[in-house]
Amino acid sequence: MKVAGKNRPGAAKKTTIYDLAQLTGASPSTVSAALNGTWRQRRIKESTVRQIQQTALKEGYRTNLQARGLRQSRSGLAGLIMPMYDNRFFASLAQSFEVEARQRGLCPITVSTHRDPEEEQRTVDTLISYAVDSLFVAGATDPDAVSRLCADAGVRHVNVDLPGRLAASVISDNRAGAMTLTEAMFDARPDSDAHLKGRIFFLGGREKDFATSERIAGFRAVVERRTGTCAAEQVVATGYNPEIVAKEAQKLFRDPATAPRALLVNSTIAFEGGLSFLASLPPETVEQLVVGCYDYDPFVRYLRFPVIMMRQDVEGLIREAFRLLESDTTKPEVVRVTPTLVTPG
Amino acid sequence: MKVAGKNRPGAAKKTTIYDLAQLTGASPSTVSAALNGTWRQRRIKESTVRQIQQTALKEGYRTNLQARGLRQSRSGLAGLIMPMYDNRFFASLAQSFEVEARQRGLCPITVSTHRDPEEEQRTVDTLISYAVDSLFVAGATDPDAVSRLCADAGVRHVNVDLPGRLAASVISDNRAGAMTLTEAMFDARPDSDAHLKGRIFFLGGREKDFATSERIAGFRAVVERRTGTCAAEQVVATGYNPEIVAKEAQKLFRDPATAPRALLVNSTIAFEGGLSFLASLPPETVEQLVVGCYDYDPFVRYLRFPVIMMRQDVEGLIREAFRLLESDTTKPEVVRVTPTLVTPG
DNA sequence: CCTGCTTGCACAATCGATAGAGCAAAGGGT
DNA sequence: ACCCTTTGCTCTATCGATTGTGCAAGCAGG
Repeated sequence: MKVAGKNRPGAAKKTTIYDLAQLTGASPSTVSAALNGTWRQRRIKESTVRQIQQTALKEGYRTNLQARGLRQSRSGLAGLIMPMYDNRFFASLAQSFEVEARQRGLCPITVSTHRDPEEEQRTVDTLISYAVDSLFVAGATDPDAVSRLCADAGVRHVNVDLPGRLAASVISDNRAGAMTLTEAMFDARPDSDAHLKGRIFFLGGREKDFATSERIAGFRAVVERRTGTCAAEQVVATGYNPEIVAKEAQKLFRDPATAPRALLVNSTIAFEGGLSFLASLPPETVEQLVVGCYDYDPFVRYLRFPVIMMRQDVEGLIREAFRLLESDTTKPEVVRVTPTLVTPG
Repeated sequence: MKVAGKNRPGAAKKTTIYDLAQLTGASPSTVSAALNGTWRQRRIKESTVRQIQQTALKEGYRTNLQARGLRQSRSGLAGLIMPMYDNRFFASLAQSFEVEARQRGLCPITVSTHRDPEEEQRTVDTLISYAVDSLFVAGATDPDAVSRLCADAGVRHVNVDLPGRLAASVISDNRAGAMTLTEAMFDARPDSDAHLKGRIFFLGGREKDFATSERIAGFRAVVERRTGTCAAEQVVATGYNPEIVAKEAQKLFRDPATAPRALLVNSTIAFEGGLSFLASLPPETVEQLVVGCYDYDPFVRYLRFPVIMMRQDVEGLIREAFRLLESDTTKPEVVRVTPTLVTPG
């Protein structure tokens, strides 16, 4: 008993509502209503509907969503754009996004932009051309440019992870997170706070990048409170590139008298760089070191040395993002979601 | 000088070819031709074209791709479905896919299915309804079911990573990869092969899963050749679930007399499970152990102990997949791409 | 001047579904 | 029997772009 179409050979002619209308003797509009759920308000008899639905099933009918989308000038698509996939944070983000989007009957589609501003604009442009119903903009290089494009096309959107001034944003509470993480690093050893005076460092990221600057602020606040001061040299924010980060880490450890006793690495990407250097240090040096990482990766739990991590609440971010989108507030409010500390062991 | 639309407030009325026709005094069909590149074959004067293009730019015109798609019954979309995002292999796959798709002027969209057969069918169904031009099916739970759906709708598709019988497939050469990895594990220590007799194990995955069965075959072949035999107990394929894998690992190490001296873990997902157990072993035990992992993750390089990894050639897989798709061969041939060994240090 | 070709466009049908409006038949009340 | 409401549909315009066909003007050749 076949139920799903005719398994035709090559270019199958697709069944349309007009075909079904012929087969059932109903009109196309009745068929349409029977299949898209509006039949009740259009006062179609239930028995008619059932008959149409059965025929549709038998014929392997599939709604042409482009046609529907054209007519309704919506598409049922929810877009997520992110810089890249292969990073636990963004990967999880995509994962959560899909779950939430599906729950709302939307078809989630994810596209990455490789941190390339032009690619970003082009991608947004394309998605708008496909009439996405909503757009989630994660870690954009230029959120406001994206917002302008969306506003122009009347597409609802939210910024995630990186705030913009033109649309609502959901971000991790980076400052609070950095404070918690820094505190945890101080508390990781029984030593007095003075032990880390001038010897606790922040490594990775760009100061002009919003998230990083917040994290640095949090780091500074705690370091100043607990050691009385935080020198400029204690913050090394020369980007995410693993190789550069590795070089910077090396510099820090050059002079044993001032070498770090605690190191907060910003993001797992930078951490990859820091690691390649830390791995080259003598074990006893590393053992003395307190390491923190602002981001989460399951494998980091099992490194040669313990690492305190901040895990961003990805589900929370996405949930809030959908909430903001649905509560059509136009004002560009910023919602902060608290990340959680992951202590080793 | 604004060039990109009017920045209208809320629901912007979108510019269409009819608007441009009005503005330029040309007919809609001329406008269409001028903008989609067919103007030469439609013998439209170049000056007319330029004028239309300028007006389009000024008005912030954007082709409605749903309308175009409806008319042409294509969409310009290339779909990739995968089980999940947060795994280095699939994440890289998505990354490479996007690059290749964009090079071909397609809009890449990626959707994950959570290894849920129903979700998988629904997703494919939806993508077909959006008239995707081609579909890349990575690690499907039921590739042939997907193939049937696609064939029915006349959608070109390729299987990636997991072969099917109804469509062309590109997969890693799992057997050869497993052989290389197993050999490398034997060669990792100066001990004679006899040292690993009965003491080298394969852990993780499902035997009925095609990739795993190939890997097991490769593993067996090498183990038999080098130790003369490979007992059934040396292969523990009880799934990917990290917790179960951890339990199985624990069992293996219960009796010191038969405990593994070499352990090949299948996939990083299973590896996460294995790790949580290995981390609990005394360091000296782990130091004696040769560990291999069929998959790649950058952090695994920096674990407490060295791990030999197989890295799948993701770019190669995707490139071949596109090639197969474009060389419209209908026969379900299987192309194997060789993975590369990543040795520690 | 007439025929025939080329140039440069316009017309109108089409893709498939949706939704406002309309209309006949059935049912209900008086 | 008459009017009004409800039921159950059908008709038709529409979304925006593409594309086969048609057609007038311009030009060349005879």
